[in-house]
Amino acid sequence: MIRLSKSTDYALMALADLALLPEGRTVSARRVAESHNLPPELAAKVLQGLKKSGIVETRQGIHGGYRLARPPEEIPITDVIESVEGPLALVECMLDDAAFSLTSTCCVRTPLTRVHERVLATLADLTLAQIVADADLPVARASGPQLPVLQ
Amino acid sequence: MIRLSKSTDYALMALADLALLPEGRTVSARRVAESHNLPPELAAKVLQGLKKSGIVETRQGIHGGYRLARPPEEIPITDVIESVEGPLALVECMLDDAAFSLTSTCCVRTPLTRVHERVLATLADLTLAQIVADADLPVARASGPQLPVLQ
DNA sequence: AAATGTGCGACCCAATTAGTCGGATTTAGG
DNA sequence: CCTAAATCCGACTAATTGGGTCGCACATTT
Repeated sequence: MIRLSKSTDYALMALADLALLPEGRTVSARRVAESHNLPPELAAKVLQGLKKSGIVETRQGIHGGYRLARPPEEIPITDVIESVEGPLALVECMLDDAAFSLTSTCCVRTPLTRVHERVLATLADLTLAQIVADADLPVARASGPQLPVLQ
Repeated sequence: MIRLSKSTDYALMALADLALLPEGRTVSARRVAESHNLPPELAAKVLQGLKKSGIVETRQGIHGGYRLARPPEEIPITDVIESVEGPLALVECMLDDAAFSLTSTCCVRTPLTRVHERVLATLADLTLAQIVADADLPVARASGPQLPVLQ
């Protein structure tokens, strides 16, 4: 199956939480994990990956946590997917053409690249904001004694 | 990355060969493998899978081989992908909702289903014929003493 | 300055996938 | 009738990937 890894799932869940966060607040990885009952270490791991790609910002320390680096309208879902899954490619030969074309020529590469572009174009105008708008979040996640503002 | 397995790659290469075959002719798995230099056993494996899903027909025996079951215009690439990769799904929770909703509720399932539909719609009108039209096949693969007609 | 609760990176195990091998069956030809 | 060449079917092994865990480092608060 064409499949996104579970991590992408988790990433989107976490980002949905962050998107609903009041301006300037942060939320800890543990809290995100609890709200969706997923393993805390994994939630942390995913969020750390999102930080590396600049999708979320972090604040360390005793009351630290995560928040979105940009408003959800400016976060294309392709960025999220690419951050978690790595470079987007339908087939292997689309990645490192140099190495591949040495061993053999992939005749379906050109047409598949076209397919790939179509899929990307389809996803390009989808932002995190649209995802959370459709998401059925179980509870209002505004609770908790979480005051500190980042920066 | 959103990635199709190598088998799908091989399947498309093989089907590209079959699509260019003169009407009624068949070609052996070994021959297909040679033309793209991939392991013969793998090519055979993939082609057998395509037969199970009714995309190709076979003829056994000493001059047997494979050919398309339908003209390439009538073979959507979603069929090919689904045949090789299994049921198409972006994330796990889209497959067996029963099992998943027991453990936890997936808040991003609804929006991702929408994404999934968009991707599928993008792929739906792509046929094998369009793939081979764009494919840069190395040589004219019409050579060889390959006479027998299926049925 | 110490303690607490983070982020962060390395590590390990399970699962899927890639690839291999051997044998059974079918068909054409000598 | 026997052999060669092909599909067919299964099991088996190796390798890559992804899911999950653990321990350390670091920032913030008191």
